[in-house]
Amino acid sequence: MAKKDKLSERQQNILHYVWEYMTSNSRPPTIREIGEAVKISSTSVVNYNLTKLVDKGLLERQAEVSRGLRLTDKALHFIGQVPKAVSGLINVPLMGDIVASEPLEVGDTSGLYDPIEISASMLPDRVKSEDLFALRVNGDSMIDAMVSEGDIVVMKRQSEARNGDMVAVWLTPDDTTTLKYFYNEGEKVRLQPANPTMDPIYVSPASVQVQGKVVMVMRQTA
Amino acid sequence: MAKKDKLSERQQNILHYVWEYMTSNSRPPTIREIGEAVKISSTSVVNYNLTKLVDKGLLERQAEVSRGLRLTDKALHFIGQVPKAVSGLINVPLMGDIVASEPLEVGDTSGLYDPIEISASMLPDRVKSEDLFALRVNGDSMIDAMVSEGDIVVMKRQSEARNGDMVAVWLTPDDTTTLKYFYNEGEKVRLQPANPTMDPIYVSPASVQVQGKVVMVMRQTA
DNA sequence: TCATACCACGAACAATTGTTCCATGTCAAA
DNA sequence: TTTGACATGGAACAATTGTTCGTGGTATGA
Repeated sequence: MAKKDKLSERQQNILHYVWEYMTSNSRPPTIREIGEAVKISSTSVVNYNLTKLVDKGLLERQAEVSRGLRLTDKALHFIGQVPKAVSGLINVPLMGDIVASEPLEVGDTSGLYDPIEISASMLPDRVKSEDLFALRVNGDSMIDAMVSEGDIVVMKRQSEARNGDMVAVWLTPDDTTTLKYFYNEGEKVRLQPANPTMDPIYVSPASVQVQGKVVMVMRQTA
Repeated sequence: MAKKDKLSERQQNILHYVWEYMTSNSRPPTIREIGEAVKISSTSVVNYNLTKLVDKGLLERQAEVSRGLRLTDKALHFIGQVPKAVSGLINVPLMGDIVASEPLEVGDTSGLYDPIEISASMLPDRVKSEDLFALRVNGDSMIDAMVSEGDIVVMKRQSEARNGDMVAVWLTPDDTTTLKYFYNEGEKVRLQPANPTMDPIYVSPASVQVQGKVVMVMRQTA
């Protein structure tokens, strides 16, 4: 880690230039190209600042390789304000499996699985990508929610639900997690399966713990 | 245009290698790297084949520039990969509704609906985006395929299926369209519902018309 | 057979490009 | 002021990398 994450103006310029160059040329620039663009006459100064950027975790370099540059995720985040906003893609971390017999695990399993990529245009406007996570359905336990084995459920972290939301709930009496449409009807909470041929169940509000709201379900079949 | 679009095996290898190298290193390879990967001892031979590829419109080169390579759309098409380099997003046209009582409509309804945006990384590598289209599920008729009303089915145009594929089939005796897993068992074709609690149906190969392969199913619940 | 086009090889050359060294400048703390 | 960390500049060097040239092989067709 660097002492301070503050970047000099030159380093910011370099970062921006590298980004622009790469997006338009689909290859990284050379040291001299950077120097010219950022008005640095000496290659050694460019080199110096590049190593600084590496220290700060914004850049990766491959020694002795021409154009051996690569922007890290951190750099993308730093540059484009929102790296995904540029491309319209949202990265949703795949946190693990969803099992009927356990509450949702929210442990930090980042890196364990490849993140899911979703087009921002496919999501409701209001969700923030930070609140999103994804789970893979494990067995056939979610059949009544029209969700089958291997499906990926994209969820939004929240502990309360509005009527009509599809949510993941933890039922304390049964010790089970299920996906259901949620309707609070005062006395009781009605949990409606997505499968129209199946009947709803009624439980007391105290025995329902909303774990998150289901934003999207996707199934890859090929 | 080149006299013949036929590529020598070496040229195909080069194309593949360049693509792989670029996707994993986010920069083009050098001539010598190509040579080593494709087992060409001389840089001039690599150079020779590169100019050939340029002539055939599969490659663009920038002279005197290290790693001055770029794959054209044609090349990506040739390799059989989705051109994800563009933005990572693929636009899939939403062609209309899928109804149980009709074959798939393939009419040109472009512009009628907003296209679906899918991350290329969520699709199998080999699909070409031109072959993809999407349909919205109309009623509850696809329940046995674990697909419910409003779901969006992304399909790949094709008239034949391999065993295990989930396909949309038109059953001529019943005059219905359904989504099923396809297994050709010689005498009969077994159509297996995605819902494991339901039984397969067996029909004669003559009475099945494969309309397309289901690549993905997505459901927006919020 | 000869001619021609196509493809391949190796080597040398020239340009590009990363690396290093030394000197200088700036600025804040001691 | 002096010190030291940090930043900059210029130049030379060394490695990487694109280019070119001469040679030779293998088909196909005249």
